[in-house]
Amino acid sequence: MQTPHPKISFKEQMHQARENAILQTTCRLLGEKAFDAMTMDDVANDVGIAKASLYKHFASKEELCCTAMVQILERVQAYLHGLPATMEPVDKLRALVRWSLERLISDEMPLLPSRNSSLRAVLMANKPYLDGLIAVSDQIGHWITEAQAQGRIDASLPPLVVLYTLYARACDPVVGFLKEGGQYSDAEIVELVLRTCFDGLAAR
Amino acid sequence: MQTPHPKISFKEQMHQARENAILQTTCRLLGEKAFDAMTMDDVANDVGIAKASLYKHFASKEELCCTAMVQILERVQAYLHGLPATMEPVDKLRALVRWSLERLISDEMPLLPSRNSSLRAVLMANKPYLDGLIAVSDQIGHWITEAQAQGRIDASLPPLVVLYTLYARACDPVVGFLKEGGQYSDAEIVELVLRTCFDGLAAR
DNA sequence: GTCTATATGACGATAGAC
DNA sequence: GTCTATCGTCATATAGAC
Repeated sequence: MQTPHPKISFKEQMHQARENAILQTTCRLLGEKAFDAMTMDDVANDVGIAKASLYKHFASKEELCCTAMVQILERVQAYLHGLPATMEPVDKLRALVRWSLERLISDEMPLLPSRNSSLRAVLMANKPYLDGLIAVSDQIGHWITEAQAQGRIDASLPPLVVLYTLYARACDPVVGFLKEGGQYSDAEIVELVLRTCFDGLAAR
Repeated sequence: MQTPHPKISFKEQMHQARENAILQTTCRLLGEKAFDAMTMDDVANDVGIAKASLYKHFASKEELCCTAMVQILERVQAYLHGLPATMEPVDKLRALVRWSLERLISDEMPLLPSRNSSLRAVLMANKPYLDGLIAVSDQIGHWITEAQAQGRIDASLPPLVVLYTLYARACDPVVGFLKEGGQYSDAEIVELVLRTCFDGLAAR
């Protein structure tokens, strides 16, 4: 693509940069609080623009949050695709949960919204989000059945149960509990939660 | 205590009965939706009284929900106290999580609010709730260390991590995911989630 | 103590000047 | 496209009649 009019291209760049700033702020705020608790004033103030300007970029609060979530899904897909092909399926699953826990602990939005119930309904009515979620779930689903065939994941658990459990642990509230306590480092918390997810509480 | 004026006693009974109805409705609604999403109109309409009457019983939405949560804590304490003394500590822990999952799956409020973030802040500022939570946590904490000493719970996990994990699993969102799918009975879902909690996803 | 009716404030969304 | 100022709506909480 050519840029015969640099000035227009510059304006578009500004526009894009602002839109990215809005989405980044949205991701952070949705990581900190629930969809209902996050207001459009919060987003506008944090980005440093007027609320009306926000509505020039996104037609509604729902559209803004859906776009942010679709972006997260795209990033996780890129991350999953970038995992070395030689990696064991079960280790890919661990890596996925770790990626999401690290986002969660740094107050960014994890793979799935952790503090939410009403956002869920909005997302489930959004085709781009659903498509992305299905793509990710398919990818994970393959690794689950492979890991079960290799005897690394409990083969007596239905794959769907494993998938849902991975999604749930990727935004495990235990992370927040432990972080509040303040006696473990972020890295320690991630490893502890990963262990409770894959190894369970019972002694082995 | 004597009741020289039966009529007053009757009035008090009515008052108490209405208050119980209010609390029961609150427990159900808080099991179905988040604190922010539940309105005082919802509660009043469901109980069948005017909203203003609600405020004669409870000074605020926060006070109402705190009272409901304290009642849950009292019930769980009664349940824990009623467990047979001969029961293994690890089985008492399982029973606790099962009790809460069964409440969760029947849309009553579980041991901890599952769909919430803003209610948490309210509860953490409420002394009666905190006292009850500490009492329950102490009881559970003893069982955890006993179970670890018996080699039934992974002794390399800090007891606090086990405690928080039990609380988190007691309102595990996987229950809701699986229930929506509709291919498992409530009892099956409870058992599956219990297994992922204590045995983990990895094969043993 | 219960009701109807309303005050108050927050939030999503928009109008209109620049 | 950005801003200030505002509308419409809904939820908490209360006033005041009965």
